[in-house]
Amino acid sequence: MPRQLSRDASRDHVADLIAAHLVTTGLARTSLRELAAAAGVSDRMLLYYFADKADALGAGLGRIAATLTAMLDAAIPAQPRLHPAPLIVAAVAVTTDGAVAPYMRLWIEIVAAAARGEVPFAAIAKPISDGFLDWIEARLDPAGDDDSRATAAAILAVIDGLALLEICVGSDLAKRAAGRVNRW
Amino acid sequence: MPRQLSRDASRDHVADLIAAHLVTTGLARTSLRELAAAAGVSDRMLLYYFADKADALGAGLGRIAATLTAMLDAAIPAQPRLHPAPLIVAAVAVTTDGAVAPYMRLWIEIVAAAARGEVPFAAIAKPISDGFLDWIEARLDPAGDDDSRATAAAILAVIDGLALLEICVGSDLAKRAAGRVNRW
DNA sequence: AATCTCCTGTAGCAGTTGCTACATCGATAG
DNA sequence: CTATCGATGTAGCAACTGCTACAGGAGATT
Repeated sequence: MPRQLSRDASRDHVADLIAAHLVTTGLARTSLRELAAAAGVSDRMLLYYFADKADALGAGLGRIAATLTAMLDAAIPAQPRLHPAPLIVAAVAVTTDGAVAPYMRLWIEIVAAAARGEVPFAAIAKPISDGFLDWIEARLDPAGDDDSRATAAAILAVIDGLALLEICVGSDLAKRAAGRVNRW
Repeated sequence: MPRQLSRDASRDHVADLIAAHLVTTGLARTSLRELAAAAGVSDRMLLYYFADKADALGAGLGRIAATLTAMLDAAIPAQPRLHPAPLIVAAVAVTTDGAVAPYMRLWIEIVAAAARGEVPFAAIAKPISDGFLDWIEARLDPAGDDDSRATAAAILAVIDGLALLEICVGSDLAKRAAGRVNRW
């Protein structure tokens, strides 16, 4: 039955194209018709591949989360374990990189949409942020830290905050601010 | 000419009600008709008081920025000047306060909307963030700091990052994270 | 009294939104 | 060869978007 395969394969491919579209344009252009156009199909077919708009968006965002995690893993290995300040420095160096920065910008938009209670984003923001915290905690030197989850959260706050800063004051000042973090 | 006064007074009042609506509901319900309903007028009259939707939103956001600045000023005086860590602790204590937290959440939404290039937000995010930076810089001990603007930006990043964290992982972990900031 | 200007309600327009009903085509199973 | 079923296009609906044309009413001016 090659038909069924065709539909699943198409859905996979469409999800990839939606992910690429989200990374490049953010959440600004996410109507059904625009998502469909970005994937090279009709809006009718998009709703044939996916149950509804939230399903299509969720599929694209899932790809993005996986890609971002893979990029972070590749950039910073799980060993050696680091203290907060050097881990922040390394992580910020990654997240402000040209290839990764669009993902962080998208991440900010997802959290804001989640804050508004928008359907697919509220459900997806929590697991992604939990994944971030796991990722940080696994790279954190546990010696003498009685609440490493909180330490990881503080580090995530700095990383996210610098990404936010880049949006509203520009990358120049954001980079200078990043250089201050380990000098407190 | 009491007529003209009536219109200006109404516009002021409507702007206040829009601001209150934005603080309580965020940017989720910002259609003309919903803004008008929140202000107790018809959408037709909203466009009589303001040039267009962006104008109405801008008026409401202007009130909000002024209110937030006033709350911050009242909570943390310009003297004495503080080092980064204690200033962060004091500022976070304010911004996670029940009355101020909705403003921070709204601020996150504004920055995200600005990242998407939405009309009124892109224009308003920059001056507000500059105001934040001025506010921080004015309270920062300048001794031995050759780039206090960058230091202020780093502090703003932490404050904003903790506000963001509160959205996606909840206030409990966010508070624990805030307690870690001055222990690095 | 007549007019004029400010104010405000009614109605609606053109565009976009998410989504769906229906028809069709082509391949495959019987 | 026919019937079935997956895949796809056409057309459209109801709701909502920002915004506007038009008319009328109330007070001020002359």
